[in-house]
Amino acid sequence: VTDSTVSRRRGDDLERAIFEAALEELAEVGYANLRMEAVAARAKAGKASLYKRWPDRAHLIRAAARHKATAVDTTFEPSGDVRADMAHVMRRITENQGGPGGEAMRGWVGELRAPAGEEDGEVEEIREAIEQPRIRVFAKILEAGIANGTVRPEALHPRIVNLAPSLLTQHFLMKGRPATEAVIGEILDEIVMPLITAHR
Amino acid sequence: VTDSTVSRRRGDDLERAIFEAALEELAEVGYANLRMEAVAARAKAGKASLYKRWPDRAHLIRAAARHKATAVDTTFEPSGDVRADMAHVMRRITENQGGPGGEAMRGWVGELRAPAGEEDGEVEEIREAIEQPRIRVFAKILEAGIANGTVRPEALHPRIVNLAPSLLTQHFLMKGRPATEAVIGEILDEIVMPLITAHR
Amino acid sequence: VTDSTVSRRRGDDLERAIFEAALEELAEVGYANLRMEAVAARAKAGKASLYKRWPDRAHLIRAAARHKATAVDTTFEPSGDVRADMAHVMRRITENQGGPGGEAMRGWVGELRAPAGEEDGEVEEIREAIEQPRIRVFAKILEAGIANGTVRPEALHPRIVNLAPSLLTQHFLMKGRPATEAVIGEILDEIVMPLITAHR
Amino acid sequence: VTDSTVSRRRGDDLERAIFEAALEELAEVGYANLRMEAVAARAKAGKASLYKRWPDRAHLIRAAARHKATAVDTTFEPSGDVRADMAHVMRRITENQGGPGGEAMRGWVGELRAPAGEEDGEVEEIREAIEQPRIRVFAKILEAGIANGTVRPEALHPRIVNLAPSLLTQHFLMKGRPATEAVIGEILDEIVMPLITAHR
DNA sequence: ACTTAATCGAGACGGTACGTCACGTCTTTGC
DNA sequence: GCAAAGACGTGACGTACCGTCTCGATTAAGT
Repeated sequence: VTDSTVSRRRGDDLERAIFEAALEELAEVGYANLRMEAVAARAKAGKASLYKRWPDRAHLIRAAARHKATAVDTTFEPSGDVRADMAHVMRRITENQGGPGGEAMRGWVGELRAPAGEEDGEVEEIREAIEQPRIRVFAKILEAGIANGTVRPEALHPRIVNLAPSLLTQHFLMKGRPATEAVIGEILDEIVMPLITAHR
Repeated sequence: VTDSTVSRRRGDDLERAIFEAALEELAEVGYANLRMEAVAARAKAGKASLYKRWPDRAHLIRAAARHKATAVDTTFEPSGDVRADMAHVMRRITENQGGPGGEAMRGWVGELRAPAGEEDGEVEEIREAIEQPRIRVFAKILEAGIANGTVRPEALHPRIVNLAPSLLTQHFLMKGRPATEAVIGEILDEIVMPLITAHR
Repeated sequence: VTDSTVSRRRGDDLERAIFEAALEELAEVGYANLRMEAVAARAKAGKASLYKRWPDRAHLIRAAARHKATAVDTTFEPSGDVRADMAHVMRRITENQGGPGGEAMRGWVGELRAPAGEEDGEVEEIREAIEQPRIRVFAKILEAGIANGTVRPEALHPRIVNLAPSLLTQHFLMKGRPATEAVIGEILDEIVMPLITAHR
Repeated sequence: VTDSTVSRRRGDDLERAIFEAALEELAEVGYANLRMEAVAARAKAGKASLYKRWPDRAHLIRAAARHKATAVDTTFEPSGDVRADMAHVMRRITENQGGPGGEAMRGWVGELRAPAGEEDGEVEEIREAIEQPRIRVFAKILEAGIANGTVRPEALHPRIVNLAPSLLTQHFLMKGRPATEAVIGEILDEIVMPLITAHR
């Protein structure tokens, strides 16, 4: 089984290597300064191997971000302490924003451009992929709160469920860096908790 | 006898023409596809005249956006009907996002990249320039509401004052187009109004 | 079985095309008005393909001239009639000066600038490449003349061998066009022939 | 009539200053690297003052060269020793070639481009301005030689009179630097003297 | 086991836009 | 009323990447 040479990668192996290279570049230089040639070089791949799989930088980065996101967000089991659970998940979101995932999102946002009237399936799909997992987790947390009477039932409205992540996103995009712990606290105490708390 | 012949320098005239060209390009092709050469050509200016004033595309667009924003945001006099006043201002914001100003912001966000620890004065300055006018207007609206008893005094917390604009921004950036009237209504009815309304 | 499929690299084909484009431009607009972009466009090549091979206009033109000169100067077999042989070769030189080769030399001369003390290998090399073939041919002619007694042996001094070409060069450079037949005749009858003829 | 300050130069004063600046630039960087802006800056003049007088670099340099040449070449009284006289004048020519005058000529040659058929008055005029003074001096020398019997009368043919300067020019242009003393000696001993010497 | 076809790394290529430089014109300002 | 200063439109410069293509070398699959 002694593999002699540094054999040439193909298929999924290669794809993984490219993703990793892309994410590293993303973390180092940011989306705006990311060069396809740099990704190819870092992955020790030919440029053609990149363009064979994705038509442009945007698609590559989207795929790379999806690749990383998969199997990470996943599960979270609410404790019943709504504020603590939310804070915990929000912290995880900000951590992600600090890495290549955040940089990927920034790039995606920068190139976004939805024509006024039409629908753009791709944009919707990606936004859903970003938001849905968060919504699911926050909905679970809120349901637990409703179950133990600390959260009013109307709080399950989608816009409220998505409120905390939305504010984190807005903060990250406008400030260029993820929200700090203090900001998370303020968002929860001034906005989210007052809005969802059940008043006896 | 105040002579009005302030005799504008050639420079200012030219600058204005470049700004207009830049904003038109921005509206037509978006920040990601904006070319300095296209701006120069549309303004019937040489590229050197652009680079003499701004070191790169980002600075040019920022200056152009500032140029337009000046003297536009202007004033707004609250009527006392908090929800209606807010809806009115929010509509104005979305209208602005639909034009070159929105495109300029998208581009700014896309290239934003704040190093973890340090402070970036420029970023802060621009963000303030965007947020401050909105905050002032919303604060005025809320104060009017507090005055007539429809808004609870704690709503003057900055994060709450800035809440509606933040959600509009987040919507615009993530969806690629400004919020619709329906979205404005939902934001107000599900989130902002419940949070600020004074409970007798 | 000598396989002729030497499988020319893409590079050489391209290089040839660039040389031809350069020489055509040279003939049409002259060295002083030659633009790298025009050469690239005429050769249907990218500018980078030019700059990858030659650092500047001067090097490109030198290479193009060398390329053309190769395998052209060729051979000349003296007839023994010294004056007729010289006139023939001089005519060939003026014909060459009328084409891109002459224009290349004019450009080379125009940019030439040898520092007082130092030696400039490149300059020497090119000058030798221009002069040596001519010297060889004229030496051959003179030797034939010496052999049949019409030329005095001392005429083989390098400065005399190179005299006719030198005067053609001087004429071409100072007048901007090659010497005419009449000028060739005068040079031979008034200067060269009197100088080399053997006096019995 | 006491002119007070270092008043602004005009007319001839200014022209002289520009010429001097041009010649200095010429000597320092050579014709190919001479910039109008540099000449203007060195002369502490506006570019408009240059372009008002000469339509382009070529004309400016030609005028500057003429300016310097005037009142310099002038007179030379032959001693009767033909070889010595010629060597003396040739030395003066090479000295001139080593300065800005030579650089001006190099530039002129480099931009020269006479269309095949037509006549170009300007080119002829300048060439004459360069050659005529030399021809006059050499003719004077030869006449003195003819008078004392050391030179054969046929040597007064224009092409022979102009032979030595032509060879100096050719040397200068092709080598990039003026002929040395040794070269002058060779030209005289191998070519010019044998050709003009009267054989008893 | 031995072709055979696909896939890879490397990087040359035709392009486009970059940001710079000098041109020759034109306007402003000061003497 | 002309000269200096220098801003301006223009266009070529030489560079950096783009996305496509070609070239052998490598490797997995089919015989």
